[in-house]
Amino acid sequence: MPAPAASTAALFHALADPMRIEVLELLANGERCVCDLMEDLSVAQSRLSWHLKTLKEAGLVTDRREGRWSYYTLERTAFERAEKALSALKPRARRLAIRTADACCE
Amino acid sequence: MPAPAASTAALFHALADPMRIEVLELLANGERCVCDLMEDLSVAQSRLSWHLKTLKEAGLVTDRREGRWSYYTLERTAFERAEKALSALKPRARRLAIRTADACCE
DNA sequence: AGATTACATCAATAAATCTTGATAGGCAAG
DNA sequence: CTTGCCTATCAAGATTTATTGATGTAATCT
Repeated sequence: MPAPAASTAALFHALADPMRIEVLELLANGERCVCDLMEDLSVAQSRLSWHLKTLKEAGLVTDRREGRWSYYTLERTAFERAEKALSALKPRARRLAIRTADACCE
Repeated sequence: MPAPAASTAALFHALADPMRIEVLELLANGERCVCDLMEDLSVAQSRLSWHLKTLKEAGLVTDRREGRWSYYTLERTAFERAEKALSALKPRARRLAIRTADACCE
C-alpha cells in the first residue's frame, strides 16, 4: 500500500522551492558547511537557515555540528522514499474512461 | 545539465498537496471524469477543479472534453521529468566536508 | 426555448509559507 | 573572561496558496 497522501505531499513540499533545490544540488556533491552554502548561493543567513530547517524536517538532509560549523548532508533514504512515491503514481494502466459515479451518470 | 531550479521546484510544488496526491493515485489506474473524482474524494467541486488546474499547469495531467464531461489523464512525461530531477539530486559523491568559503574559514 | 447537468472561473477570505532584520547561543581564539 | 564568528531562532510583514460560495458557460434533455 502507498504512503499516506499527507506524508508524500510533505516530502514533495520540501522539494517545492527553488532555493531548496539549489541547496540540494550543492549537497549532491557531498557534505557542505552552512558558510559555504551561503557563499555559493549569495543568500542571507537566516533565509538559508530556514530552508535548511525545512529540508531537515522533511528528512532530506541531516546536520552535524563540528566546532562552530554546521555541516549538512543529503539523506539517501528520503530520496528513495520520494522515488517510490513517484513510481507509485506513474500511469500504469488502461486508458479507458469509465464513469462509475451514479450521481452524474444515470 | 540539470533543469533550472525554478522549474524543478514548480513541478514538485504540484505534488506538494495531499489532495493532489490522492487525485493522482486515482488517475494512476486510468482516465477518470471529474464527477467520479468528486465522488471518490468527497470534495467540493470548485476545490477539485482548482487542484486539477494546478496539476494541469504543471503538466502532470491532461484533460479532454467529451460532451458535458471532462476526463483527466496522467501525463507520463511529467513523471519522467520528476524522476530525472530526483536522481540528479540523489547523493552521488564523497562524504568529505571541505570548506571552501574564505569569508569564514581564514 | 427552458431546465438541468457538468464543469470552470471568479471574488473574498483564510491559511500557510517565505523573507527580512534583530536577537540569542555555542564555541573558539585572544 | 571577553570578543568575534557561525549558526539558529524569533517576530513582523509580505507573498503565495488554498478554500468557500457564487456566478458563468457549454452541452444535453425535455
